[in-house]
Amino acid sequence: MQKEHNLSKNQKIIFDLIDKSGGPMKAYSILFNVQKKGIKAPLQVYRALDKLVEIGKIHKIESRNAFIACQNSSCQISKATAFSICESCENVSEISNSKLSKYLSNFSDESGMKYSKYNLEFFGLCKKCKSK
Amino acid sequence: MQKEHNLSKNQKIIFDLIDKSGGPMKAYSILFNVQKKGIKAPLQVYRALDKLVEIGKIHKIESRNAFIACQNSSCQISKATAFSICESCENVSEISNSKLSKYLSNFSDESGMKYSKYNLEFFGLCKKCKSK
DNA sequence: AACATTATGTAATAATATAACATTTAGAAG
DNA sequence: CTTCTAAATGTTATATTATTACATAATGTT
Ligand SMILES: [Zn+2]
Ligand SMILES: [Zn+2]
Ligand SMILES: [Zn+2]
Ligand SMILES: [Zn+2]
Repeated sequence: MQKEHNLSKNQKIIFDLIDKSGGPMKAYSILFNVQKKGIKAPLQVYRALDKLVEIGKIHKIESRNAFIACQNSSCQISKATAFSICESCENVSEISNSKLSKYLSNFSDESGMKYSKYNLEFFGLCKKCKSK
Repeated sequence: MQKEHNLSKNQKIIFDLIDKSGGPMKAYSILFNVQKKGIKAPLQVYRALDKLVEIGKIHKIESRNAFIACQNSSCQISKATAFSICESCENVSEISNSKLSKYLSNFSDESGMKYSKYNLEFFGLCKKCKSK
């Protein structure tokens, strides 16, 4: 069962925007879109984004400096994330594959380092773009 | 056998700097360090970095906006990269594990998308930092 | 009510990265 | 060696992404 986080006003505005967009959004594009709702400064956006990432409602796509709503209901915390990214249309989707996540969560090498978190980004062409 | 790329003057200066540093370096720190060698503008650095990434001599650590020399001689092209990152001391090392790379290179899901590239970043505490 | 924690507002600035344009260098082809 | 082309360089300006610093307000706990 997922803990309910009561989002604050700004967090809710920003989460709803990202969630409705259905794809990754960049911070300044978010800012532009929420200015009519009274959020005027970059910092207000980044603070909400930080919190939303922390509680796992959104994830950051590192290679794109963009943020996407979590598409995986079992993903309480952004500790183990995997995405597929189309290099042509920039479509992004979260990969939810239990074998993969099990494999990576249990991964360890000879360095003696125990990993508590990972982020994986796959790149390629999506179905649509491949058939063009 | 790895194709020898003849690095240009700027590419060589910048690769040597990153390689000797032994860790990840950020673009503007690189710029600062090579100004005595005549490289004066960000763009000169970014162009060399782009090329070095393209030919696999360095990789970008996306979550850190930093660049590290390839530590894996068999890694001609930056198509399949994995790193371990200490969240305390920020030490980064390239993971070269054939099982892992085989697993990820062959990974496919039900989306019908075939992946040509991936980047994986593991986070945790390194041995040193764990024992503190 | 008192206190601590979290969130907000605002301005300024830092850090990261690219656009546009002119010129030069290095290879390949004839 | 000359012509052509692709790659690399130099330079200025600017765009994009993110944080510091400081003041205030809202929320939750004891
Ligand atoms: Zn998720
Ligand atoms: Zn696509
Ligand atoms: Zn490598
Ligand atoms: Zn460490």
